[in-house]
Amino acid sequence: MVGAGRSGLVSLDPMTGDTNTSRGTLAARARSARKPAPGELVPAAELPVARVVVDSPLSHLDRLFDYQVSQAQSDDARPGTRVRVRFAGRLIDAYLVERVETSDHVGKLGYLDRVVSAESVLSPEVIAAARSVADRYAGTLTDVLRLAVPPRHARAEGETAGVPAPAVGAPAVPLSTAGWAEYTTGPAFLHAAAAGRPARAVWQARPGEDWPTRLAEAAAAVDGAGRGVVMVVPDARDLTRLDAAMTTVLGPGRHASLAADLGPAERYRRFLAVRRGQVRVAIGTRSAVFAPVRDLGLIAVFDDGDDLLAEPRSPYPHVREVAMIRSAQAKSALMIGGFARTAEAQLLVESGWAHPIEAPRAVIRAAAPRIEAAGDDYARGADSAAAHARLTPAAFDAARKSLAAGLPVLVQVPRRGYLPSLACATCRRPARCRHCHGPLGLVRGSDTASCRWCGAIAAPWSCPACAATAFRAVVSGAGRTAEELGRAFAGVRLVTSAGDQIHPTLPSEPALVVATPGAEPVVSGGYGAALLLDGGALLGRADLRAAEETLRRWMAAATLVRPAGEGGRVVVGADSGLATVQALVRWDAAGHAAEELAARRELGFPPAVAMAAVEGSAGGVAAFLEELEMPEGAELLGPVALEHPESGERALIRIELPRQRELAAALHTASAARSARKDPEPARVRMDPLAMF
DNA sequence: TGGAGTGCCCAA
DNA sequence: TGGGCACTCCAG
Repeated sequence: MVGAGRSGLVSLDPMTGDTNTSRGTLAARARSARKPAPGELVPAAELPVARVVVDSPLSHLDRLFDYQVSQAQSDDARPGTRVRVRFAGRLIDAYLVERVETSDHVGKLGYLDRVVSAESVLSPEVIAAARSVADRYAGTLTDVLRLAVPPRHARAEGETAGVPAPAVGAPAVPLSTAGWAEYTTGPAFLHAAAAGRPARAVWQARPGEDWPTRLAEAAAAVDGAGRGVVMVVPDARDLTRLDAAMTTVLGPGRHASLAADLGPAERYRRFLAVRRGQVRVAIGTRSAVFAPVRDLGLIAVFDDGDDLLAEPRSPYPHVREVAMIRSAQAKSALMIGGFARTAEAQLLVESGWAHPIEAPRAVIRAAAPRIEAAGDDYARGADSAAAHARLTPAAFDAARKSLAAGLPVLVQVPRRGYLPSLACATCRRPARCRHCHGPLGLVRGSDTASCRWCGAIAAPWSCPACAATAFRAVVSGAGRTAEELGRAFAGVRLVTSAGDQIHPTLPSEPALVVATPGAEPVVSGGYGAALLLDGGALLGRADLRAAEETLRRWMAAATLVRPAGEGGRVVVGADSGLATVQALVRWDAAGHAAEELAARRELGFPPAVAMAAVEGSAGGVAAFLEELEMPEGAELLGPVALEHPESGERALIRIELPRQRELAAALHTASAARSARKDPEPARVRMDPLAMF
């Protein structure tokens, strides 16, 4: 356990027979010697030292501190509990990470001020994962734990304290892989996961797939084998669907849904049910990836391309990465699923770390709607209502036939503000600033355009693609589109699902359903047609992930449409020659991701390389870089002013993938040094920055 | 919100 | 020159 202490003083502990340091000796003496005065603290007989992580944002304090545990605190002060400690003179919150026999600390240890609650909210597995996540993202353990544990609600602890035996029996459902039989390696994955093997898969759902039920079946397989399951989806709507599927497949009461909008009491209550092992299956949004299930057997993430899975709070971990870290440490199975595939998931497949689960072509063909590209050129010239509504003849025809067949039509439009509001009047490409490539908008109350980012006046303007000199306002936003479609299809019911007016489901009856990405209502039996508007503009966005994100949105809409055999049609408003359009037409997410990853390799972009961003005031970034000891082979880009120059500067640091941890460690060291010095000019560190241009 | 270290001032 | 006092910084 422990050798000679720093003082060189060694003794034999009479209680345990262990050799001990001078500190241990004192404790031993106090244990056996005179009767303590009333109120005097006596060190615990067993493991009298608590190692705690203090709740401080200072990164040089990102390590464990030792405190003494009194005999009276000993029973409550279990690993994973919340405690209060006197630190630098004041009382602060901390988590007790472990109990040990002796401390390496030279100097006297203070006692824990108090144990807030005997409830252990952190399992050793979650603490270890959080530590790795902090290391991976150059952040602190405290920051990660803040993401992992919901705020305490004392009443919720009390209420369920007396809950009897946890529900650890086998579920009523036998292992069924029928739903997965359409996928060549699907049943094999389920068997492996149920058998406790650390199988890792990237799953591409076939068109029209009932993915919540598939996930629930996978959960049932692992739950049935007596092991824990964690499943994460991007938003509350997805969670509602998964929740319902879990109840159907597993039966009631066998899982906990950790939604963020439950309110503090219920949220904490369910978290505790998971931690206490009363349920083995935890599902939820972003933060659920840290759910402390017992004996983790499977962790799954669905739709990992959704940017909601990127945590917006420091140290900005991505759910997919956290899931990978947890599954690797717990030796559990892992599944990254979705209709589309990210370049990151593709990298896992290509490196052999994960195996693909895909449906054979025949299955995809039978399930997919007919998908056609209508080109970028809207029906212009003709002064028809259809032209106003940005509909090509093909789109108009598909919508009309669907309505005639008594089926709803989905119209997917970009979110307001997602696209530049001005486009070339001739070729319809987004109008961009000559200087910074920012989006152009009209100067209020005039017909001259200026850049939304740098403010430069764009006059005279000419289209870099077709040299036209006139631009037009882009019809954008679900409201405007609905209005214009209403004119084109007089008498048809119009439904808008966007923003805070989202319809989770709609009946299968004729209607035009205008929805923004992620807000598409689900229709039982499927839509008769889907029109995907503004495709070319989506693809033209100056964003590293523009193509990947566009395919993800298109597939999310197209999967809600009936198969071609039942007349289902999808019309996408983009040029059929584009690789992304072809990938949609062929329903080939894997091929598209492979092309995407190859392109990023070529250009030296993530995930083919590791990247980090350092952001802050010009002085702060410069001071940080001064402090930073760049690992060998690291390449510094910038610093340059951010899009909005008043928000400071950003430097990017690029390094080959195998050295990503080295880079993170160097960044953490630099942060710690600056924080110890109380450097006044702040700089934020972000690994894998999502937006880089 | 405690204790140690530091620096300044003033009395001897 | 040394003691006392106020202030700052550390961090168990």
